[in-house]
Amino acid sequence: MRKIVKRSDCPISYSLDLLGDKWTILILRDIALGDKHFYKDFFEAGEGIATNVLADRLRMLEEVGIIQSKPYEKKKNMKYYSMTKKGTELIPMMIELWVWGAKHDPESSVSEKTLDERLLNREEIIAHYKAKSIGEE
Amino acid sequence: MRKIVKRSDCPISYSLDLLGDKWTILILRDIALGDKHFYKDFFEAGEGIATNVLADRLRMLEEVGIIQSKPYEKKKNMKYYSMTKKGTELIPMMIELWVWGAKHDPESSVSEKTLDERLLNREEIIAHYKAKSIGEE
DNA sequence: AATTGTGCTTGCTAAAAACAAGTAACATTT
DNA sequence: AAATGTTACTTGTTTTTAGCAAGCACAATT
Repeated sequence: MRKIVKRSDCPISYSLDLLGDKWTILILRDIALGDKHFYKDFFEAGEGIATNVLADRLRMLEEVGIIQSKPYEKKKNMKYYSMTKKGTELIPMMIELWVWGAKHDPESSVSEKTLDERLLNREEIIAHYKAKSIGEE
Repeated sequence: MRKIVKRSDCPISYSLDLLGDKWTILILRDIALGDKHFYKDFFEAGEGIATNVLADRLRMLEEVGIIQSKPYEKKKNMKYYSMTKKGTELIPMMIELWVWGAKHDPESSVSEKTLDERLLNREEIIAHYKAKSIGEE
C-alpha cells in the first residue's frame, strides 16, 4: 500500500522514510508507552485509524523489524504485537514528541508541574518504558 | 492544501497533527541543524521536495509559530526563514531521529565511533544547535 | 447450530503528493 | 535600458495514499 523509498543518506530522512506519516508513531506509542498489544486496541485508540491503514502499518513495522508479533495463546485468532530492541530505541524520540506536544498544545491537559517533573526525570522515564517493553515481548 | 485536524488530546498525537508527514521535519532539519535559510536551499536539499509541498509547509510552519520569516536585506526577492523559540524546542526530537536513523540505516555512512560520541554529548549538541538557531533569527 | 469478536481484505471515493509548466518580482549582465 | 537570470512561488494535471463502508474467514461463546 504505502511505498517506502529511500530519499537520501541523511539519518533523519531515513527515519522519516519509515516513520514519517500521521499514523505509524501512534501505533508505536500504543505499544511502547500504552499497554496496548492487539489490533483492536490500536483501532480503538482514539484517533480513528482506518483498518486498511492499520493493517498496512503493522505489516511494514514488522517487516522492518521495529515490532514483532506472535499468536496469542489464550485466543488463537489474536496476534500479540510488541516492540523489538530496535523499536524500543525509538522511545526517546517519542518522549520528546510527547514533551513538545504537551508544552505547546494550547488545549493540553498536562499541567506545568507534571511537565517539569517529566523533563527532570527523562532518563528514568525512558528506562522505565524500555524495561516495560522488554518485559512484554 | 494539507488540512490539519486535531485527532485526540494526546500530546504525541498533537505533535504529529502538525509534523507527521514525510517533509515537514526535513525543512526544520535544514533550518535548525543545517545552515539553510532560503526557499531554494530547502528545494535543493537532496530529497527532492515538490515546490507546492514546500510552499505549503513553510506557510503552515510559520502560521503555527514554529518558524518565522523576514525579507532578506541583501536580496529583496528572498525571504530569510529561521526557527522561533517554539521551533528550537523540537531540536531534541530531531537529534533522536538522527541517532536512530544513523544507528539503524544499514547503508549509514555514520561510524559507530561518531555515533557513540554523539550519544555521550547529547546535551552539548542540543545546546549548540539551540544557540545557533537563536543567533540566526 | 447460530451469534459474536477479532483481524484482516476489497472496492470505491476523497484528499494529498508528485510532476510539469507558468508567472511575478527583483537582480544581474550586456 | 533591454535582455537574461534568479527566486519564490501558483496553477493545472496525474498518480499515490488515506478514508470509508462493506464483507469474509476463523475462533470462541451461547
